Amino acid sequence: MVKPAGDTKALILEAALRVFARSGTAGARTREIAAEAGVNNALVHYYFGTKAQLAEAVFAQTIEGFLPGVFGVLAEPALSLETKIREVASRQVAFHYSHPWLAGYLLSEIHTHPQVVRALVAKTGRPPVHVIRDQVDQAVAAGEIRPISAESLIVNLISMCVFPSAARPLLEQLLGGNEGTFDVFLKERSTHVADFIIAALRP
Amino acid sequence: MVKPAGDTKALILEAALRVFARSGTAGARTREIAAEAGVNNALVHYYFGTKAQLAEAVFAQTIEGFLPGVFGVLAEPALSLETKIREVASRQVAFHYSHPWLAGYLLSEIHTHPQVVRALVAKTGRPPVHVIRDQVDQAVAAGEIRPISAESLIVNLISMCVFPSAARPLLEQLLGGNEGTFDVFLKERSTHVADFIIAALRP
DNA sequence: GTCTATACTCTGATAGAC
DNA sequence: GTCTATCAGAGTATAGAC
Repeated sequence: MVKPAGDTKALILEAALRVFARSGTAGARTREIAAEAGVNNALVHYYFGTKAQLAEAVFAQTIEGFLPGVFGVLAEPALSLETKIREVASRQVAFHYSHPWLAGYLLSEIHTHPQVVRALVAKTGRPPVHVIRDQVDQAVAAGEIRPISAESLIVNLISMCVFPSAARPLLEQLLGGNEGTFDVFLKERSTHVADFIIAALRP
Repeated sequence: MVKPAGDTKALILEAALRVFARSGTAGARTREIAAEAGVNNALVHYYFGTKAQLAEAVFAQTIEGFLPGVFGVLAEPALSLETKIREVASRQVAFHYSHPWLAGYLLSEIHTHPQVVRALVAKTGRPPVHVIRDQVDQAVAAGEIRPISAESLIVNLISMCVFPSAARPLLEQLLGGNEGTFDVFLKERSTHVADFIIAALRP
């Protein structure tokens, strides 16, 4: 039982993500994807039709793999603002740390195929901005934090978590340091980002 | 005087940036670049040799177009930390606001061609991290700000300025809002990001 | 479902006239 | 320096056997 039957499609999908991520959708070759998956060239088209359709499937699956989780945390009524910030930061940093190429790939797809983004958001739904807004407003009214818009808070949080991974090859060079220095930097980001935001919100 | 002599090379370079930015290097076609520049197909190769060399020239020119400015501000000995933060935020936000496609393009190139990044950083030089570190350390010792590493401060600043532009097509959809809402959001970012960081640094 | 062989298009690159 | 014409190769996609 070298290849469990029925796994071919999944094999291709996983291989496609790796290849797309490192070469970009346009730069990737369907032959390379087939080779990486260990299957015949023709099977890529048998299962996914065209390269563009395969690319869409990969992109959609990837986004759906982490956006709903973030939205879920933000929407959770029982969690405090601080807990949410720490939880999202922790998840995002860990996720992009373990998939170093993903952020760059997603950002390039996002701006090359905006139509796909639109369709995807229609399916995935939007972040619970109003929940955060209510929570922020209450905390502001209670004098617990400085005023800030829910949108800015969310964008600041995501920016600081995702950007360092997306720009890693450049930042690594710019900041210098030895082998592994940037790894440590990224790992410490989770708590640093959360602490930084909490500090910024103090009244 | 429809076409000033000697401008052909520059025309191609400008057109190439636009085409590369919207299609990615791999997705762009040399014919399309020639058309966009209004010149003959063969001239692209006459002036730049291969597509890869053209791509490198475009990438290098773009990075060199704004990194040195940022480094210059950060290195300036006469400026306070707060002034530097406000100045960099202002410049970065304005720059990426007026070149909406650039951030996404650069990030995708960065992770598709890390070797080019290395060569470029060797030429451009590195940000004056030590200057910021000294400035931070002094301010911390004087009790003016909370402790933070120079690297984190710089990365936080750049992240919050650049990421929203890089992820614009996605954020625009996720945050909803009418036509133009996101434009306003981006324009206000400059002062918001600076204020946010200054607030986070309060002791 | 999987394979081989192949068709056909797109596109980077050049040769050579002007 | 600029143009036309064209080639050579790469790469997506499919037809059809097994």
